[in-house]
Amino acid sequence: MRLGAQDDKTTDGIVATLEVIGGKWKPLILFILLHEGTKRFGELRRMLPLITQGMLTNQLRELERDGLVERRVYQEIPPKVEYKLTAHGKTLDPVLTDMCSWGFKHLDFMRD
Amino acid sequence: MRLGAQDDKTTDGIVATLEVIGGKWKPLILFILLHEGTKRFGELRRMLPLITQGMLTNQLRELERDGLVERRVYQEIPPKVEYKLTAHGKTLDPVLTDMCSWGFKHLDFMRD
DNA sequence: CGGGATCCCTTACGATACTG
DNA sequence: CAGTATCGTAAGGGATCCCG
Repeated sequence: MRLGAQDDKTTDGIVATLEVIGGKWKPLILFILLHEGTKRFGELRRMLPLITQGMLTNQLRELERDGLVERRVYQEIPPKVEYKLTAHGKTLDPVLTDMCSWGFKHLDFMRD
Repeated sequence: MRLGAQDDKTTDGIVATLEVIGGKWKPLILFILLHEGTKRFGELRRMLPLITQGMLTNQLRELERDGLVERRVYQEIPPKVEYKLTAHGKTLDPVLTDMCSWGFKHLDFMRD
């Protein structure tokens, strides 16, 4: 993304982070995998009743492409696919936790 | 935003944070105001050569609505308007810093 | 100088149907 | 079971012109 400021460098990191976790369902998916470990596709789907299959696949693919999620396919009939965070994915924990707590403070702030 | 998981509560904070700083130019604007203090509209515009006036106004209005930025109008001819972070806006500092450093680690990670 | 109003385009998001 | 393919919609972002 071209931002055009003299010292893009400062915010390039934030932009990169946003591009990775900015998707509508991504924080939720990451949180689930972070706290519940390995999950099958169908399990994730059941935990996210409002997501469509297409979107779940899409978001998981992007998270995989970005190296945060590992996809493991078992060659069986019926198919079985498991998802879990990579080591790199787990390093997001403090960031997510920070954003989470600030967000709650913000919600409180806006209520007044 | 309705997400539909059983325990939305956990990620509501992150979603709230994303809604506040998720705009394309917002992290950049926040960073500038955070590190350079008060800025006039025209100054911000010059520091962001690629943004249009419309978008700058739009993003600043949303940041103001969300209580992060204070807008101060001087009743003069020609008009003069200054923007700066509110006390609440400044509390974003650690979050932005965290996201920034993780983003850089991520960029390094993806390079290999 | 610092906007507002309008129109347009791309992208993210989503519903539905079908498949190895 | 875990997807793909296709199509449609809504929102974010942007260009341009006008105004107090």
